[in-house]
Amino acid sequence: MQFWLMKSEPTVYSLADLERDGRTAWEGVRNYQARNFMRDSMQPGDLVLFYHSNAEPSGAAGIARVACRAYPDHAAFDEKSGYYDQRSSPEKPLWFMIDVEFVAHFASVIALETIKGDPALEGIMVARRGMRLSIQPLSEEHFRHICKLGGVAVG
DNA sequence: GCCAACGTTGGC
DNA sequence: GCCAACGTTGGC
Repeated sequence: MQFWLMKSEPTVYSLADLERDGRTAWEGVRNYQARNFMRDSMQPGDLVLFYHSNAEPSGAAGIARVACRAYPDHAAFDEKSGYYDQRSSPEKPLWFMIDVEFVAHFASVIALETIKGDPALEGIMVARRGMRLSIQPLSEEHFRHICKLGGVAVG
C-alpha cells in the first residue's frame, strides 16, 4: 500500500465535488512523471491526500482512495475536450488515468503554510519550492501525520 | 543532443 | 495579476 498526494484546483474540481460524485475519473493529467505514477505504481486501495491548489488557503482538504488500476484517458481521444491530444489513440494510448473515490473531509484544510512549518513533515515534496508535480508520492508517516492534524483516523 | 523560446503551474 | 520554477518543443 502506497500513499499519494493529488492536486486539484477546487474551482475546477474540489473534494466536495468528489464527495457528491462518490467516485470520479482523474482525467487530464498531461505530465509524464504523474502519468507514470498512475500507470505503473498506483494500486486500488492506495490512500490519497486530496490537495487544493490555487485556493484560499491552498492545502490538504481530505482523503480519497485509488479505486482501480490505470486505464487509457479517453479525454485525450475526444477532439472536443480541452484534454485532447492527437498523439494518443485507443490503439496506442499515450495518457492514462485512475478513478478515485471519496473517503473523508478534514475538519479544516491543512494549509500549505502549516505543512511547511511542521517539523514532523520535513522533506515532504509538496512543500518544496517550485514543486509543480500534480501527483506526488508521500511517506506513510507524513500521510498519517496530516490525517491526525485533520482530525481523521486512518486504518 | 543542445539549448533557447515558450507555455504552464501555482504560491503569493 | 505577477512571476519563479520548470517541463516541453523545435531549430540547429
